[in-house]
Amino acid sequence: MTRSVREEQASVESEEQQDLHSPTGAELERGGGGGGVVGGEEEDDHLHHLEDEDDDDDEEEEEEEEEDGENKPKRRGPKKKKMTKARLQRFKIRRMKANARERNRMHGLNDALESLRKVVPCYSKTQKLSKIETLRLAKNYIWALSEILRSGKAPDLMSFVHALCKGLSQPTTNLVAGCLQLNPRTFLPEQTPDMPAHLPPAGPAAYPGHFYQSPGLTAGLPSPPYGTMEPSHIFHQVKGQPYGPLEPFFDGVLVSDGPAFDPPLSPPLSINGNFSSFKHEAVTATDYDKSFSFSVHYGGGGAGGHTGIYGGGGSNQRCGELQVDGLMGFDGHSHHERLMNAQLNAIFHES
DNA sequence: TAGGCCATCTGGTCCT
DNA sequence: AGGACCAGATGGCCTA
Repeated sequence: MTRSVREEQASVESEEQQDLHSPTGAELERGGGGGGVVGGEEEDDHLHHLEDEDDDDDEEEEEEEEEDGENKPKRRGPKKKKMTKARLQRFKIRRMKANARERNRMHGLNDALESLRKVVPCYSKTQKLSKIETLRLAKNYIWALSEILRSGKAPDLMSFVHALCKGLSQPTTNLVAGCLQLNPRTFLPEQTPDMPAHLPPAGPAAYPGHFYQSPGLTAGLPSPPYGTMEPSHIFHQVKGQPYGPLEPFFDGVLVSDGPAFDPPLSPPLSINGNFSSFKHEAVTATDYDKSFSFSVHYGGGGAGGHTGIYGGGGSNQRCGELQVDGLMGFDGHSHHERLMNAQLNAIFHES
């Protein structure tokens, strides 16, 4: 999955070829959408044709006359303008400009996606997450962080990782596991029906505090180099609390059996919607006690999307004091890490 | 070789 | 009219 090299090659090739692509009369006549690459031969023919006609502009009218044969029945409806040479050239220029804009737009989109890759867990230059996986992981990450901010409590790391990997493909899950040096089976209950998800993995790297001491990885993990799980991406273990300061935060919900938690499709700040599904699953969970915290938080929420985080009292107000604006526009891990650590410290020290 | 992922072209639609 | 955005189509590259 070394996508970066491939992408560079593709980029170079595209840069070399981009000027060769232009719309053709044949494609225009075809009407329907289609790959620009497909019409390559026709395209070249047309370009040659254009070049041949470059010297004479007066042929346009003649061609139109030829087109209207005497024996042919006249068409009804709006007369379709013929692609004269001048029109074709205008069209060609317009298409080339549009193509360039579209390329730039997609490059901007990819840049933004690359920025996103850098701020979600498991960033790796050599082993890029795919676009869709990046978006999925980001969604899970945002959701998990929203939970942290909303409650002001840190989850246990197994639950956190489980939340991160929800809905991700197996390779990406393996990558996350590789970053954490965890056995992916330990947080994928739907993929390991024989093994309860909340049970600790067999290896010594099962729990926080042991991640980077694991000498080796379990089967199924991708080959090195793994991505990195930045410290800010992990909710560090609090002293004296082996599984986190407040274990039930995610327990019984994220690491529950049965229907897997599915982060809602609503925007990340639509916390109430998130909690709606959370509460539902919590109630249906066998361990009702573990759902208590979610019920409490959910009960105070209003209908507005933001009030769930910033509008409430207690820890929610504390979250509102954090400089969330500072999260926008960071490029590197250092800044990100600093901000994240500041926020997490605020949470941990005030809770 | 099939499937996944990607970049690019393209035409349509909406907006300014 | 021109730009932004979108979705479909296509071919290339890579991996299992």
